[in-house]
Amino acid sequence: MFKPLDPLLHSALRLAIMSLLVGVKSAEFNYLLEETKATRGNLSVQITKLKEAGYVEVTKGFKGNYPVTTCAVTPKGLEAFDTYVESMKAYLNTKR
Amino acid sequence: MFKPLDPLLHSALRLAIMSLLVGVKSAEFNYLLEETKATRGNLSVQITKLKEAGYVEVTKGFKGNYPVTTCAVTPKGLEAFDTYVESMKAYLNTKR
DNA sequence: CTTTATTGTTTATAATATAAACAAGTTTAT
DNA sequence: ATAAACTTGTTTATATTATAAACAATAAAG
Repeated sequence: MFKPLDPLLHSALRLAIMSLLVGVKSAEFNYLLEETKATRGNLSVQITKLKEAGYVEVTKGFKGNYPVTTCAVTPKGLEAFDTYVESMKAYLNTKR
Repeated sequence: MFKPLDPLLHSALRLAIMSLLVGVKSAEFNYLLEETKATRGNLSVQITKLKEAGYVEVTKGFKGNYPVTTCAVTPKGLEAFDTYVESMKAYLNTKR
């Protein structure tokens, strides 16, 4: 009935990041920052965790002279996200 | 876009408890225990938190000679649950 | 009567989220 | 040129939270 929820995705910020990434080819750090309204520190930490789990790929580059971090979801991340969504549905009890 | 998620409900076990309770008039401790597969200690702690928040009403009684704890969702709890469900939908990105 | 089972609660520990402090370089102003 | 302020993130420290382990109180069974 209630399947366990991937703890890595069961976090509002990480889930928001993934939710944004699954819809696009890639997204820059500042874009994720604006969309999620997170602090830079928190965003950095959560992106790193998603990267270490192999859920997102992180590319460091430059935009003009400033460093820019670009993120993209991996196939593994996409699968984990889809599984999370399916599991979560059972908790939301829509059949009322 | 991403509304904050009620931290009290953003917990797999508490969400499962609420999900079960919103569908019934009331439920006993052991029923929740079986459905959620939680440990007694964890279940006890989480029910207490939901009670302190005013999300569930807890009634102590007896079933035969054994004590039995019965839980029911309150109107406040129901509203919080519905709000959580609506907020969560934005994170699940179903429009892909 | 004492051992085992039932029904929970309390406490202790490990994990997590988040903000605050820091770092490395860039642009602007003087 | 050089100091001040801005950009883009990272690292560290703290507070919260989840969870399991230990405890308690009564009841049934041997």
